[in-house]
Amino acid sequence: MTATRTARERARAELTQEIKDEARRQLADVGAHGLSLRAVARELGMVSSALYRYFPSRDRLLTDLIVDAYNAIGEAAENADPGEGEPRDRWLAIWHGTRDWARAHPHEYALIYGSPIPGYEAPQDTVAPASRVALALVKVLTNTTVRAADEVPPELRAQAETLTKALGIIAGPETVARLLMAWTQLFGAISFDLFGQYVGSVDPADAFFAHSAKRMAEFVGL
Amino acid sequence: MTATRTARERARAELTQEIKDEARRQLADVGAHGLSLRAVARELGMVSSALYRYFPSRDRLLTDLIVDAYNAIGEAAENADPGEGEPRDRWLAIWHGTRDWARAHPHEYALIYGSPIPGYEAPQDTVAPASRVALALVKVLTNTTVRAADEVPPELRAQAETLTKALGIIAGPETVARLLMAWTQLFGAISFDLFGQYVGSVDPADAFFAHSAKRMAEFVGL
DNA sequence: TGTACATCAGTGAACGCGCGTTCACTGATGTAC
DNA sequence: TGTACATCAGTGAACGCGCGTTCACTGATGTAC
Repeated sequence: MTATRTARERARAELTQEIKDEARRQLADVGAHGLSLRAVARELGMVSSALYRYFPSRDRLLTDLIVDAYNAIGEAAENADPGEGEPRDRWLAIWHGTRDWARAHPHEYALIYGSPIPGYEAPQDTVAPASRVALALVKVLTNTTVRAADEVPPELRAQAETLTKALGIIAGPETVARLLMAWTQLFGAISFDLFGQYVGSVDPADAFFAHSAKRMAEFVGL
Repeated sequence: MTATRTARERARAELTQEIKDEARRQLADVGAHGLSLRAVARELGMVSSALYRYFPSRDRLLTDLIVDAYNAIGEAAENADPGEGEPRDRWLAIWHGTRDWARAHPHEYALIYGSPIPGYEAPQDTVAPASRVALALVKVLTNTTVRAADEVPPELRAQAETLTKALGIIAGPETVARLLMAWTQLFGAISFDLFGQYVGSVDPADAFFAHSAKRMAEFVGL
């Protein structure tokens, strides 16, 4: 009973996974907008209507892929962090771990950090997974020197304070601002690399990225 | 003769422009991948095949829109630069001018700085227009203190030297690296703002962006 | 353990739609003598 | 200046295609007694 029920559920879970895997594979060819349920079904040897047993709509499949991608890159960042040792080394490890995942999964990366898909409205489910990389960086900075906050304009200071309260961490506004800049730099560099903007300047971008990671470590006080 | 020929040519130029304008308008609704010649023609009260008098294919229309967008944001950056006065003020003006254009034209921005369009191969025509914003920033930095180059790894140093030679400017590798980081930061911040990644932290991002512009000015030595 | 019933997975046809591109054509605009 | 011809803009029908989603259905898998 329990055993057999588990068997059916397992079959269901496996096919759900296979559908997502095939959809991910097709993202590479056609992008998020071009992702087609019929094509996915065709490739899996099913009839297109059968997919509706697993996903109520194309948008729901897309949402799942997006959440999966955020979790995957977040996990890559977390796993890259040794969790102990010099904060600066942990910082660098997270930067490289994040970039490595992105380079290994460029189309999933584009799905979450590229242009928003028109007509697609991101549901609330994506918010938490989307912040995992940032939180991994925050974790390393805990107990870092709090900078003087003199030069931070009031609006930004207010936003920084709201943020530190929400995260339950102690950090001055300038530290928060610099962390957000570093976070922006990390994904800006990955995007420029993956989307071809460094062609003609620092392509391949490995050395430049490694250098940026170090400079931004110093920038946030590590 | 010359007058009448010019009249026909003017009509042609005007309609070409109207087609591009309508296409731009539709980018907002459907994105680059969803852009449809038929829909554009329909909106202009033409039959779809008539567009082929103006653009040999959908891809060619897209390419023109991309080139136009690069030129528009480049021009915005150049026009924001007062061209004289304190380099730091010029730098800040260019940053804000670039962001202002992007916020005014979010879908054109996404067209050029979002995820690459699958199946679309950017032709050579886009390379020069794509570098205008970066060049505007470079111009401000000319005659800035050259930093010690000790810590720049050899691959990056080589790339930096190739770049300075190609541009005909004098700048040490660390300066070049920092400039590329600032360039990355500028577009990283604009993209994160426009694509919704700052929701939950620094949204609206105006104060944060202004602060980043200043910090990056210092970072490159201004 | 065996049987009657309920649940679920997958089928196949259909609805209604939109797309890029080609092609033979009509009629207007421009050119050459 | 007036006429014959060439060029160009725009039409409308067609080709061949793919899409998301619904629906009535068959057959297999699981459940309750």
